[in-house]
Amino acid sequence: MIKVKLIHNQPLDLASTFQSGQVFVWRQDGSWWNGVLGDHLIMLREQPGVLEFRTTLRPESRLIPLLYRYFRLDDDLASIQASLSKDTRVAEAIHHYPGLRLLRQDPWPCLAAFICSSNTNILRIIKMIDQLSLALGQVVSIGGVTRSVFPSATIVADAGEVALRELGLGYRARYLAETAKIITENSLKLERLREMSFGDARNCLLKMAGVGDKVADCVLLFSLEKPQSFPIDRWVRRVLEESYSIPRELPYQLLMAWAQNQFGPYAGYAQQYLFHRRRVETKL
DNA sequence: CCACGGCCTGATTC
DNA sequence: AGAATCAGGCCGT
Repeated sequence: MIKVKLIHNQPLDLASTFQSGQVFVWRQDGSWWNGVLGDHLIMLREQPGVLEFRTTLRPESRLIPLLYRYFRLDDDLASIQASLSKDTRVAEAIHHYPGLRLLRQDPWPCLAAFICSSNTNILRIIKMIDQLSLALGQVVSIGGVTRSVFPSATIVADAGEVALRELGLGYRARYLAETAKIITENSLKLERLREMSFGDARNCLLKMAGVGDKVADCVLLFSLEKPQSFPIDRWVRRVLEESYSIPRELPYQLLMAWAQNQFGPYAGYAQQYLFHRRRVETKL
C-alpha cells in the first residue's frame, strides 16, 4: 500500500471538482478522498502541484496516465478560464472556484448516474448509485477503506427492472434497465460516441430510455469529450434568468443555442462554474 | 413544435 | 401534524 505522486502544473481543487454535481462516487475521509474508477479503488490527497494516491491497480504507476485523463490535465485550464472571463458572471464564479475542473468520466457509469438524476436531488442520486454498486458490484478495498465497483451494463440489464426498483430507483428503474439492455444486446460501445459530432452523439443518446435534453448534455459534457455541451437544469436556468435577463421559461433548445453562442466552444466549463457557484450561494 | 400531467422518493416548507 | 412543494426531468398524450 504505497503512496505514489502525480506531479502536475494545473489548477486543481478536489472538493469543488467532486462536489459540483458532475460525479457522485467520491467520498471525503479526513484529508483523503476515496472513489472507484473502472474496477479499481482510488484514494487521493492533494498537495500543491501534486496529487498523492493509493490504488488497487497494479502496478500503481499505471494509474498516473489514467488520472491525467480523468482530471483532464490535458486541458489548459488557465487559458480556458481566461477566455471565459470575458463574461463577468462566469469570471466571478471562476474567482471563487479556480481549481474546479471538468472530469473525463467513463460513459456508462456517467449515463447511468444521470438517468437516475431526473427529478431528484444530489443526496438521493448518491444513494441510488451506492445501492447499485453495493448490490451488484464487486467489492474493492485498501487498508480500512472498502468500496464497490459500479456494475457493468450487462450486470444491470441482467438484474432487471424489479430488482432496480427495490434498490430505490423508483420509476427510473425501467429506464435504466431498458437502456442497459439495449447497450448490452447491441454491444453498443458508448465510447464510439466520442468520435461522433456533438449533434450526432446527442441524437444517439436521446433515443435511449430515460434520456432527454438535460441528461444527454450531461453525458456529452462529462464523459464524451464535448466541451461545448451546456446542460440546463433548474439551477443553470435560474442563473441565466437572474444574471442575463433571459425571459422566464424559454424552451431548452433556445437557451442552449443562446448559451453556446454566448460562451463559445467551452460553454460546458462556463456551465459548471455558474452551476456550482449558484448552488453554493443558495446554501450560504 | 409546445403544453400538460404523472411519476418514485425523501427532505423541507407551509 | 399532515399536505404541498421541491429536488440537477422524462415520457406519453
